[in-house]
Amino acid sequence: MEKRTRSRKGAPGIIEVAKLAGVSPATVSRFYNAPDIVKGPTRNRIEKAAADLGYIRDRMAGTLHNGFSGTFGLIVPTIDNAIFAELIEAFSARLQERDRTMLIAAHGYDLAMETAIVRSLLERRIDGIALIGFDHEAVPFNMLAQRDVPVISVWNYHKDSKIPCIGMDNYKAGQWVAQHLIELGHTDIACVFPDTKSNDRARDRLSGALDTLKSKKIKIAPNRILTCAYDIGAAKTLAKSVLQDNPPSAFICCNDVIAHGFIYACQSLGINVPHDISIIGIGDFGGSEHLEPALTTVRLPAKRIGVQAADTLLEMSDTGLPPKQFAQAIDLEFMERASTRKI
Amino acid sequence: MEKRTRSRKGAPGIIEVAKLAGVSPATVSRFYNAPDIVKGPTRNRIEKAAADLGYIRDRMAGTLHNGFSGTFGLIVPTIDNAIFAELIEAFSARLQERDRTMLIAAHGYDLAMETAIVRSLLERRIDGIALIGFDHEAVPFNMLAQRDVPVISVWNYHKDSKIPCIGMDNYKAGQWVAQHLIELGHTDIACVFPDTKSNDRARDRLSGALDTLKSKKIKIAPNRILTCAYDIGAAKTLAKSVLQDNPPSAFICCNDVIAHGFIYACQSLGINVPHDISIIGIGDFGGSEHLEPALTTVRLPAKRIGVQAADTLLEMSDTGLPPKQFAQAIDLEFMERASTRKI
DNA sequence: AATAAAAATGCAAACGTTTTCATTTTACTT
DNA sequence: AAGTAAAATGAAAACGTTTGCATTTTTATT
Repeated sequence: MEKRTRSRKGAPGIIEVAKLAGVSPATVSRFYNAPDIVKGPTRNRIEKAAADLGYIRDRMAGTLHNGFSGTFGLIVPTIDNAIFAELIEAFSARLQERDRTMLIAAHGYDLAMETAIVRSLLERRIDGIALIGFDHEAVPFNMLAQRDVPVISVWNYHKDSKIPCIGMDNYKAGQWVAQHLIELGHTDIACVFPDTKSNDRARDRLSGALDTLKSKKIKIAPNRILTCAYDIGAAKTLAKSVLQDNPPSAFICCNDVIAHGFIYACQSLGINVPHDISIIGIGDFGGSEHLEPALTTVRLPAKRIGVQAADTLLEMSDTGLPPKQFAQAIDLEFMERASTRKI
Repeated sequence: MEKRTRSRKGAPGIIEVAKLAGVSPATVSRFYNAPDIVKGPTRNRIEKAAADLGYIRDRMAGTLHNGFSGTFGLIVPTIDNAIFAELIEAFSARLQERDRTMLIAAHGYDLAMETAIVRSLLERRIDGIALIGFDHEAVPFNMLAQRDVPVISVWNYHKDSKIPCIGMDNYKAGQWVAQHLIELGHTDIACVFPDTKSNDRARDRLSGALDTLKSKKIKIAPNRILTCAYDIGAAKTLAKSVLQDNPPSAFICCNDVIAHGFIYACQSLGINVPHDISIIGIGDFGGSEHLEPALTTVRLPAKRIGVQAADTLLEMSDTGLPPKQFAQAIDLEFMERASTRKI
């Protein structure tokens, strides 16, 4: 790995533009940062000079001076998965509209890795960062606090959250799916959840479901709580084995990815959903609606969360203050479709 | 939008670290950029000082000096879609391994938007950029060339590509799917493709399929070439209408997303795949394998492409030269599964 | 037309590193 | 033990902007 230094070759800087336009570099700078304070004719000359030279600003140089990079970070557990795709796209698009960019990275549900990523992004001087959920190490928060870099939690919601958050009540989502199955008369219900160790979203959903079930005096035997990664293949495999031997009448899947796997497994085994088995998910990812049978699920408005997350971070960065709305709840919507049925 | 200037508050810089460690700032800088040229004991003192102060490097300041930001760009048509998710994740993960970060943005198949994004990333001084396919405006290439910023094309492959590329032969993928259906005895075949206007990948696939069909004397009536966005819902709707009225015996879907929609439509209408209708896709996205019936498709090794793209860009940035391997072909794999059948 | 106030521009000092060049320290020869 | 080469460190000048302050130009006021 030899050391290279890029010479910036032919690329013109603010000084060349200034020279050509017959103004000082300061004025060119102002032209970009506050166009309205430079006079019309001057503005035109600068504009033309910049276009003629093919000038492109160097925001880094500016960042060095005023501390703002115009880049925000988003750290998710995984990119390659329907779960967060919509959020990522919306967050990114919103920033783009506001002339900002997004640095994104995935930690694969590894909190230590998450910490490392936060540091790496901080080295790039991001103006703010969004993390998924509430389960994190303490270190990143210290690093962020010391530098006054805004941070928000996204995806989950708790009214007493210590940091600003935008998300939905996962506990309630868990309650809803359980409640729905109860109303349909199910009493033998299994829950399929990932490892909830460092996943507060899944933990909240499971609590919500279990609490509701218990309150209605429905007993869930320990072997009716299954562990499954967020992976269609893994879910399908698990489902196939579970369905062979005294299956319950309904499955609560922690999210739609798992539910998809379960539905495919049923199709594969010739089990009719919802006639023989009811399956319910959480998330309403792209595709859940079009699945056959269409998946009953709880809609998490990922797009809205993404936009709001970007707006909130922008607000925090602009004002230097906590957001007006500290804990923002995004409403859930129950999507009753064709994968569940009265017993 | 008031103007704020971040004061960097308590965050220590290289100077504070140097002071505490009893060395010059230059040595601290070297500690980070070439640890082996600073002596053992000194190294330890610096390490400790940095840790005690909670120092985090400011790469931007360095970038300003040597021109390398350690950040690479990836511009895709869409993030929120199974199509590129795997690529994005792999590209990002690889960069992360090499201590680099990724700026990503989506242009929604809008080439003018793509140009705007390239400019925006250039303002952030990226060390290299990957674009999808070969259909682009000329402007971004000029901007990149003037600044000597490496650019590669990803996803599609042509041996005579003007810029370094890493991808697969989409024309061949088109040939394969057509060939497969021909071998199964199909003669009434429909093609379902998105608008190929600014999408060379889709265009190549369609050409491959059509050329193969023609060479085997199979006539495709104009109304057997259907246009459909990469969207499960749109595909399902389209399929439902097409399947009602004198449908062909097989559908070539430009990618798996469309194929998914078609399979769901068949299920919805009680049409048996592959008994009544054969459906074939291209892509082998997550889930295609687990679908019922499992989708016959051509596997595009997105992960491999992502890793290789990152490596190639890194190589170009490090050496300042074109990559050793200018046009890299990634092998396709035919995945014969359960959605196609001999007629 | 003269003056005061406001608006537009210029000057030059930051911003936090990296790197060249010079200097000091260490290691190696004989 | 002296002398030389190599290795480790330090001093200071960049890197390309932004911005506070000073200066000039314009506009408004009388």
